[in-house]
Amino acid sequence: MKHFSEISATAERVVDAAESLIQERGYNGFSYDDVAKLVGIKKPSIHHHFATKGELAAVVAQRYTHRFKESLLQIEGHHVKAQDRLTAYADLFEKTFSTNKHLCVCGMLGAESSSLPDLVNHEVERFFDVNVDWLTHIAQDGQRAGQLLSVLSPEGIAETYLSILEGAMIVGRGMQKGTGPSHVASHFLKALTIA
Amino acid sequence: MKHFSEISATAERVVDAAESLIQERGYNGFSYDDVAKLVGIKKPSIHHHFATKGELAAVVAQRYTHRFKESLLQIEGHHVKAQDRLTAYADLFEKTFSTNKHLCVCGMLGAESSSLPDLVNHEVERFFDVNVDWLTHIAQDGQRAGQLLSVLSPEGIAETYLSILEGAMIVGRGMQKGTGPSHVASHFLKALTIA
DNA sequence: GTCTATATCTTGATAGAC
DNA sequence: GTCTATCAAGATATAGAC
Repeated sequence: MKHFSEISATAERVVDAAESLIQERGYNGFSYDDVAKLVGIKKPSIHHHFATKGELAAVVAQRYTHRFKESLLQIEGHHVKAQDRLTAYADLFEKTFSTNKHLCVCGMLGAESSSLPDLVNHEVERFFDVNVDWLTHIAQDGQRAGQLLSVLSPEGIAETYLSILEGAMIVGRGMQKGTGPSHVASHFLKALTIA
Repeated sequence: MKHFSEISATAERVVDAAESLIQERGYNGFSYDDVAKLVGIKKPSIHHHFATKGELAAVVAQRYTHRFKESLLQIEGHHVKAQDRLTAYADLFEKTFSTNKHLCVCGMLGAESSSLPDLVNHEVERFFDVNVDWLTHIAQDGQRAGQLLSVLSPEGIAETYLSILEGAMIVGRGMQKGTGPSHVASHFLKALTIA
């Protein structure tokens, strides 16, 4: 498949538009014409850059995961304590959500997975694997350093924390008084922190 | 709007089919024809029972919330300890998810909320309000009885627990080795339980 | 690389017979 | 209540000129 780093400037604007539309309406909620209008070109020109909708969505997810990995590295470079790292991680989701209640690209696509091409589902799975692995690693370090309670396994912390963040965005969309991913995640972090 | 308790036997089968389709593919992922095929009648007959797709989805969510409330009452009648009640609550989500990775109706609709009629969004919001209120009440009782740690507020426990369950279904769909809502929720419960 | 034009299909919804 | 027939709109995708 195409790699996001090898595409033209226009194709990148197509990916930008598609990413935003997926975060707002989901894969089944946007069309090539929506993308075309956002980019300012005609529908068939989108097909020139991405032959199928599935391929376009796959590249969106691919780039999204890549950028996430960059952010994870940055967090490790800027923070040492597990709590600070996990808080900064939650801020990634909060920043996304604060833009018009945008969802995580792969949270949205994960929900829609049963009607997605395999190509897309594969990229979504990679995103979740990357995140669970990183969170597990961070939790393990934090426990070894005596910063996090060891009542849960590192894997347990990882899957719980990720689920909270993805879920809080859904719930926050569904209800008016939803408080957002960062706030909800802070509850869990509090329960895991040594007094 | 129509109330689910006042509809005919055929209309109920329509709601059954629509519910299942929403849980599998979402609002934007199914059509009147899909419903018609599941029920075994033709597309215009669906319109006879529900004039618009929005109305159909709203009744699905309305009935779903009603049944959820019945389950919540049952849980209160069958379990006394907060942990047992919260575990039984998680089992509701687990049971849904164990059917072909079906999502919570209102979790799916919540994710899609930006492309849904107001009528539907209103019902989805009611679902979340009902759940957060009930969980808050259960957590409060559990803390007063000394069964749950008081490091988090009852409201904090409620929004965290609901987010975990909704999120775990999304994540469980997106990755192969996802462990399901019940398992993930048990981690959080463990962290909240007095040793 | 972008365009006009078009093919083909599916969508939600309506009209009107039975 | 269900059907056949149909509509107008929108979907993904392709052909071919510029």
